[in-house]
Amino acid sequence: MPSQPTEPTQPSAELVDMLVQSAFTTMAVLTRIAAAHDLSLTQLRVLGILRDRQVRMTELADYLGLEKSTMSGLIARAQARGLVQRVPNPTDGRAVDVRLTAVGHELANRAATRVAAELAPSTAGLSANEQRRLAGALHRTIS
Amino acid sequence: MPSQPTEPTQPSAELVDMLVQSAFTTMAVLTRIAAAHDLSLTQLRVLGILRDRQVRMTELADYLGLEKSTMSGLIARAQARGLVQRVPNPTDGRAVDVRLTAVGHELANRAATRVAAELAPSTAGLSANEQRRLAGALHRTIS
DNA sequence: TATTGTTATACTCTATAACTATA
DNA sequence: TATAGTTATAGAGTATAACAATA
Repeated sequence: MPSQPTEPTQPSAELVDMLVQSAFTTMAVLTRIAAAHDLSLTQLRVLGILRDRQVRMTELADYLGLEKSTMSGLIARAQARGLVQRVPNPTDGRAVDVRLTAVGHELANRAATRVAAELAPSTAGLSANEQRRLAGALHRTIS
Repeated sequence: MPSQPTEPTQPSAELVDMLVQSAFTTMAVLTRIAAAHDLSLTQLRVLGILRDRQVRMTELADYLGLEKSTMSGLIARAQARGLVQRVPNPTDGRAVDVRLTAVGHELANRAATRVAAELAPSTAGLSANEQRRLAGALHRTIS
């Protein structure tokens, strides 16, 4: 049963502040988990992206909002640790695809489990109804 | 008028995912605004913290989760740009207080205005009622 | 010509360790 | 002795510019 609908209004300064605070809290959790696995936040994101697909360097850079030269270094370090592999793109001779190794997959899965476990409590006090509403609201903040 | 209360439940994977996505989106906005003012995200945070108070190096480091040596470099660069000042703490001869200069204040205010302006649209579609509920929910994710 | 990716270079961010000064 | 802060050092993350290979 939804609340009484009200007119859309200008967001309060408190809400924006809350959004920022919540973002920093979430990032702190992610950064801590990354560090516990000897990864940077960016590397953790890369592993997350590659978990279910294999993408080209440029796609990765675009998605993360980084320069391709930055990706080269990032992937080089991950590769040196045996977490990812570079494979030639089958249809474009210039492109390089990146994918997780078995070790990378295992690490990505372990980290993802930790993330879910650590962030879950922060929303565990919410009722199912509130969770749906929060997810819906956050979804609108994303697009 | 609140919704029909329901029992607290385990947060869905989607909600956790949404929290993470929303955090990355928010951080991207903040990072972009910081860069537009030639600041790093951390420097922007420092300006934000110092906006309404003057704190010691260690407090700053603790709040940001950084080492004090990291703070020394960070503050040194901000000071070189004329954004902050180091002043001796009046009651503890070992401590150093940091505070914004007039230029730093102006920059902090301009950045804060931009942050509010850019994040507001993401929540503008929500009704006042929904905004209150989102703020409340986010607040609970923070503690 | 335009795109994909790498390399060279430089600067910021970050931590660890060693140090000075004050409590 | 313990705490506050700085400096020296080193490594990761980042961008810009120049480059090679492919489209």
